[in-house]
Amino acid sequence: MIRVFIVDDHPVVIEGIHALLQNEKDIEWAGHAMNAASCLGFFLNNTADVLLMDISMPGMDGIELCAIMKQKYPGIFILGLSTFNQGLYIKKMMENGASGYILKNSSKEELLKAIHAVDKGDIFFSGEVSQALQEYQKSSMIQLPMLSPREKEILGLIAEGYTNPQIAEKIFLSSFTVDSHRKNLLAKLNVKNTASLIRLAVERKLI
Amino acid sequence: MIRVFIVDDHPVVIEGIHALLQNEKDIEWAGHAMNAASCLGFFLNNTADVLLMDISMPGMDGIELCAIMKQKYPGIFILGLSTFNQGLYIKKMMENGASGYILKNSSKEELLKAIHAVDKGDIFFSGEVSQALQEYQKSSMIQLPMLSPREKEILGLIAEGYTNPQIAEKIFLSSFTVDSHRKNLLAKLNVKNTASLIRLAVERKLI
DNA sequence: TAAACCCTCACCCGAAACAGTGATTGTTGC
DNA sequence: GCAACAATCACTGTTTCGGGTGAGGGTTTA
Repeated sequence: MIRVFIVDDHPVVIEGIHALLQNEKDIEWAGHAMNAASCLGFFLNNTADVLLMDISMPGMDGIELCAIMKQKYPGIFILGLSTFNQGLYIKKMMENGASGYILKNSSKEELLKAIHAVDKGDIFFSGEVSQALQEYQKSSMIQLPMLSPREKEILGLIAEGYTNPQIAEKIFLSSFTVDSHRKNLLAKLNVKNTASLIRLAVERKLI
Repeated sequence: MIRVFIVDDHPVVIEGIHALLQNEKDIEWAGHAMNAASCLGFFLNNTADVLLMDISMPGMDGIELCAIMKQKYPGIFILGLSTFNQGLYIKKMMENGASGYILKNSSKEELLKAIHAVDKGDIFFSGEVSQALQEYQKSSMIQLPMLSPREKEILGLIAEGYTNPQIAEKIFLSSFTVDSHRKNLLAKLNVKNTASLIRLAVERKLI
């Protein structure tokens, strides 16, 4: 018996999902909440196996609630729920411990498949969602100017917090040379200071 | 009929998987390769639906091969394959476009479940792997000192490349004040310059 | 043999960052 | 009411960064 709880601020969605699951013999309706606070309240005295969670809610959003719930109750598996099929949201939910993600207009079969997979501790995304996720990965990896090996090396050292003179000493170069590479990095990546440089480098996984 | 191809440098693994899949009626053995190069060679004149890929291989590793294959043949779904159950590897494979990840000592049932899910375009991890992934997420999120709202705001602006005077003008503060906050950020997060600060902030998702 | 890079080094200079110190105001919580 | 802290502002240094400019030697490629 899988106890399913749902958090969503749209009554229609709650009712809809409830109706879909009503006749499932191995699924028990644990209840629902319409915001983060009352969800947290429910779990003070109750529990569930699978938590369907809307991503966008008034007050605290699903992303944040997901992190809190997972931290408090690691044994509860969370299934993200959204009308939007946006890679960024999916990724953030996963980073906060969700076990899957489905669209609100999913078919009953997809919903059940996801609930069962998640309840077993598996991680599951339907093809539709997985496509969005992979497209997001791809889009966030658009072409960057090529960096020479030396530049990559120095970029790494900058990111580790070394100053030009320190880098120079470390790899036996003149501090002027290191400075040249540094300026080339700024120019090539089209950023204007160290902060933007490092942010870009980390986000685009250059280091 | 799902055509399955495998890349792994261990003959034992290839044979083992081959044996497991031999009697499956809906699975066709497309072939195998023992390194990245011959895998790429195979797909010049052939194709497959699902590609089982070892993560650690001599020469080019699975992580890199995964990215190349996905870029050349986006329609082929890749299932990571490893003896190690390490979150970092799993995450990297996913970032490079894999659709799932299983352990080499998985049961036949798990293997088949994964292949079928992946072939449909779904993303799937078994419970065992998913646990490793979630523990990895958690471990990379250890306690950080609390930042005040103002500090977070200024941290964000620094990451966007604004200088102290620019930030001061933007949020109507003295440039001295911004500088104070900046110094507090360095002290609280125990880093010594902007580069380390931004790196930490991006990696730990403070911004 | 050019052109196009990469890597190296050099100098000037203004702007920004970083270190240290100290101060006032206001809020929160015990 | 006092301690703790967030938020604000101020001044003085020293160090680092970043813009500009240029130069010489190396390799690869057209």
